[in-house]
Parts: sequence; C-alpha cells; structure tokens
Amino acid sequence: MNYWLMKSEPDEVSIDDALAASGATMPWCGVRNYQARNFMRDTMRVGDAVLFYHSSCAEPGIAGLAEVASTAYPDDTQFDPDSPYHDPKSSHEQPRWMLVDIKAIAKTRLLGLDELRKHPELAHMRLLARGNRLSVMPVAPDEYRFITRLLKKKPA
DNA sequence: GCCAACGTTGGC
DNA sequence: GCCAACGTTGGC
Repeated sequence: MNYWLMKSEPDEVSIDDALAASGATMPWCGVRNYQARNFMRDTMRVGDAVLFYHSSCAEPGIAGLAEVASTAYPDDTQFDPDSPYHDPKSSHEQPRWMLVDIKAIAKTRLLGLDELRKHPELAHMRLLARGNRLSVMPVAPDEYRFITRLLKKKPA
C-alpha cells in the first residue's frame, strides 16, 4: 500500500466536484510532468490512499481523501487539439502522458499549509519543501497516518 | 499580479 | 552534453 498527495485546482476540480462525479471517480487528466507521470504509471496501485489537495486557490491545503481506482492508461486530453492539455508531440501509437482514475472517498476539513507546517512530524514532507511544484507525490506512511489523525481534530 | 523556483527546450 | 532562455507552478 502506497500513499500519495495529488494537487488539484478547486476552480478546475474540487473535492466536491470529484465526489459528485459518477461513482465519485474520474480520470486524473492533465498531468504534464514526467516525474508525476512516472509515479502514476510505475508505482501507483489500485487501492493506494490519496490525500486530495487544493492548490492555486485562496485556501491551499488538504481537502479530502481519495484512492487510486485504476492502473495507468493514456490521458485522452493529450490527443485533443481543443483541450488545454493537448500535446502535439504525442501520438496514439506512443502516448506520452498517462493517468489513473481517482475515486473520491470523503471531504475533510481544510487542513491548510500553515497548519501542516506547524508539525515537526511533517517537516520532511515533499509538499512543504522549498520550491516544490510536483502535482503528484508520495507521502510517507507515518506522515499519512499523522495527517489523517489531524484531519479528525479541530484546527490548532 | 508578483516573483522565486523549477522543468523543459533548443542552439551550439 | 552544456546551459541560457523561456514557460509554468503556486504561494503570497
């Protein structure tokens, strides 16, 4: 069992949007970073736990829980000239970008960046590292457990 | 809107 | 294979 954090801009897809999707499941399209793609393609397994993170918004932070719901397959948006995620250098024969399906499980309280930074137990999270830009990243099991406990508590 | 940090591109 | 230029991310 692996643990992950996945960023989404709530203006695009919020945890509420994900929960409202058919089966609360949606293809995690639009990832255009090789490292993030490799995590989805090579390491994710069905049933892995996911922290659903809201980024580029007024209150960035963990907003819900989700799980990996498929193995990796090509991201269709890369082939669509009308999509903002279109990649003219990709082809059906050799698709460049892969994704997995993500199933939303629950909305949580908003666990903001400032609160995450308060805890020494989380000091090594990749999310909190300087200049971090990865949109899909692994979370250590201890960090995941600590965060799920925090989510059940009131904000500090 | 600003800007630091980072990844990618492409000329050499 | 180096590296400058450029584009993007994402918090503030």
